Amino acid sequence: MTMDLDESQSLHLWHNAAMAQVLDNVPDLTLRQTAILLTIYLQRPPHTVRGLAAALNVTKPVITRALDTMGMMKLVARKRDPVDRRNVIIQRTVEGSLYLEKLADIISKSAGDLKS
Amino acid sequence: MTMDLDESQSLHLWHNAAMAQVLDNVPDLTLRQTAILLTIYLQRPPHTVRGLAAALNVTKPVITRALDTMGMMKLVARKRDPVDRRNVIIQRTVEGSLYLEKLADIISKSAGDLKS
DNA sequence: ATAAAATAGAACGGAAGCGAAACAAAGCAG
DNA sequence: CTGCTTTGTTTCGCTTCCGTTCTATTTTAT
Repeated sequence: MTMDLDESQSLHLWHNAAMAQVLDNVPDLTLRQTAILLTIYLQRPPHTVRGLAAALNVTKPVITRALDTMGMMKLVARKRDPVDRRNVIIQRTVEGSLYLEKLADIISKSAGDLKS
Repeated sequence: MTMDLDESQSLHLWHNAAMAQVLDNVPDLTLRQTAILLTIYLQRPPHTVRGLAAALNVTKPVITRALDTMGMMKLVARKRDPVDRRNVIIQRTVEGSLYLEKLADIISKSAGDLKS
């Protein structure tokens, strides 16, 4: 079974969810940061700067900066790879899980508000 | 009937859609700008700076700056209200409609990719 | 051991966002 | 007409993001 969202429903869903985040004063991640965060939490580890940069087709400094910001927010953590010490392993955090749980709730509720 | 998106599906949908926008090099609107744009296109006119600021619970300069940016992108247009010339009426544009059509397509396709 | 490659980060200048405050223009009330 | 209010914008100082380029560290190849 696939979710069937027509284009009007899609925009209303996006609108509801964006509004809810703005109104909730959710700390404002950019679209790129959001994509990075969700990749870290939804795809199988390990995650490296290089891997994320390739997955999103952006340069490595973009990932580094995003990790700086989200690291300060405690949404992700960095750790050196003990095997190959050039690599940085990006890890999930409790705070990050909570953040995404809240985001999921907002989106889910927004979908529930759609009339079709 | 309501759309039922559970929380895992919600995150995957958001992830797919965010990834698609990043990969497509869609001009990067902030969450606030997105919320403003969608409000303009999905809710009944007329739209004013004051009204949008109230709807999103942000200050008026936030709206002015967003309109500056999105106006340069041709996603919206400004017009003085002839009746009360203090007001600015925000209008839709062809380019804005196309932009949102593309966004709707991305979201709709992302939803279709969900397995439930 | 030495050179080459790979990885992540730092430095730079430029663009754009933010909140707070000040401002100009238009309408309204007396 | 003269103030007062409303509306939208501008300005200020600050922060953060961007792409590009350069650097430091580590690993690999010869």
